[in-house]
Amino acid sequence: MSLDPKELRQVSVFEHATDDDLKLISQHAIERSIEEGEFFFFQGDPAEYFYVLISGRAKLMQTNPAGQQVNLRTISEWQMFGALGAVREDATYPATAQAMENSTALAVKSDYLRELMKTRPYLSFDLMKLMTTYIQEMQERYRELATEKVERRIARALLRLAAQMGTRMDGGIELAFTRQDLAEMSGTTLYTVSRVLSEWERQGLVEAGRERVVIRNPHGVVRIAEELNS
Amino acid sequence: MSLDPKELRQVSVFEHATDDDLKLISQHAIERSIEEGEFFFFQGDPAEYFYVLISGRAKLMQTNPAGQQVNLRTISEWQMFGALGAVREDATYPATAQAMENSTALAVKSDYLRELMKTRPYLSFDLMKLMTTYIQEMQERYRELATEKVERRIARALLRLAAQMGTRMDGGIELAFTRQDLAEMSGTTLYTVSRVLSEWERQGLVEAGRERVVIRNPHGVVRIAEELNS
DNA sequence: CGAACAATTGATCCTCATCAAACCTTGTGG
DNA sequence: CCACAAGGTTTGATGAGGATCAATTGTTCG
Repeated sequence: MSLDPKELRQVSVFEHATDDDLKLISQHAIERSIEEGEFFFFQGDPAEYFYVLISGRAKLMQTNPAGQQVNLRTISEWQMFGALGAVREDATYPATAQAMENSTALAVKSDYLRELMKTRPYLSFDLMKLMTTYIQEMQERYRELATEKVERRIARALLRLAAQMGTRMDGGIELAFTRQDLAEMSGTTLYTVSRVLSEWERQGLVEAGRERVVIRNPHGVVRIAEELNS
Repeated sequence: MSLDPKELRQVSVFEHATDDDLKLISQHAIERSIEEGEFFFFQGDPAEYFYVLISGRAKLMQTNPAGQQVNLRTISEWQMFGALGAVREDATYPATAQAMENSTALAVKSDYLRELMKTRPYLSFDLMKLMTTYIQEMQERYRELATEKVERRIARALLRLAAQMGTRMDGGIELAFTRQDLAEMSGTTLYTVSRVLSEWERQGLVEAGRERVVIRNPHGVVRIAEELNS
């Protein structure tokens, strides 16, 4: 239908897929469009589908019993999500996926992915590679959270976001996130994020606006993220 | 040599391996014995080998530039470690592996594992399954660290350890860890761990000794770990 | 224009980290 | 076999870093 199967090659896990495989996958997929704030799936739901985001933006988050959230990952176009559950038969999603803008994604039955993997070694292998990057990133963030001060964690979060979804502008890199989002990504509160950004703005490192941060001096932010002193 | 290849089937990733595969692997492996406190590898080293712990106990940890450590995982017998690096060609170890007791491990060239995976789909698949559990656990611990208070994090750490390496005793589950170890596992300091354990001992939940904690009332610890109130 | 939502800022408080000192436990060597 | 050294543990005192609460000020959009 509207989607050319070959587009799927932009998904890192399908990089080595044959055209035929891509066609097969797209034939087994359904499109799901969702509005900002709505959910693709909730933590604990049975993981019947995995998704590929085609347009928009989403986030993966975990909620604790008291309702506090952490943001595990931000998903941009052509990224896969919900694949963890796809690997193990019985599984449920370990996180909740919420759209940050109106988004559409391709949903493919997890069973089908498992089926494919049995005869396509490249698939398991590439998916595994992707998972190693997730593990490494989570390990790093875990260490950060355990050992680094807030200011530095916020700096790191900004830099990660800049690398993944920053849009280059005249005189800076623009990021579209609320203070709350940033707080959930760096393990703090929106108040602290606000204070830190205000201070940085005074120093000319960033420019802060509503649902928007422009990194004016990336080097300066890197310095905060890396500096050896406490 | 001294090791019967079939022993390797205790390694979760080799569960579905044929006897021949196990023999091949063991032929490509060398044994490395290491004393308490010594290292199998350091974060940043080129990941030439992956390991299977045969005896003893080890821990995987990350260190930040200032030298503070976090404990990512405790490795007990027949667990694989250092496999993350094995997946991607060029890779370096993302963590440091240190022996907590005199230990011996089987070391297998990463190249060889990659080679095997090309023709053994079950291998990639099982390794991937294992990785999904790591991701899930790290995600959970990350959320805990971001949202829960110290006391609860320590309770969780104890319960995780009890499940993985606790030895059942008359009237409790024994764990052999220093306060420092527990602190690195729950993202706090040895002082806080000591205080919390002392308090729990007063309440009869645990019995604390030198490099030793006995969980006397597991249910009580679970209550602390789960209780909804802050 | 007004409602809804995001952000800022100040005041306050609480949890833990930090530092210091003393205490235990274990193993070792004289 | 005792004494001592080394390393693990406890406990108190102190303070800093952020969380929390409350009130106000933008900003956006229907």
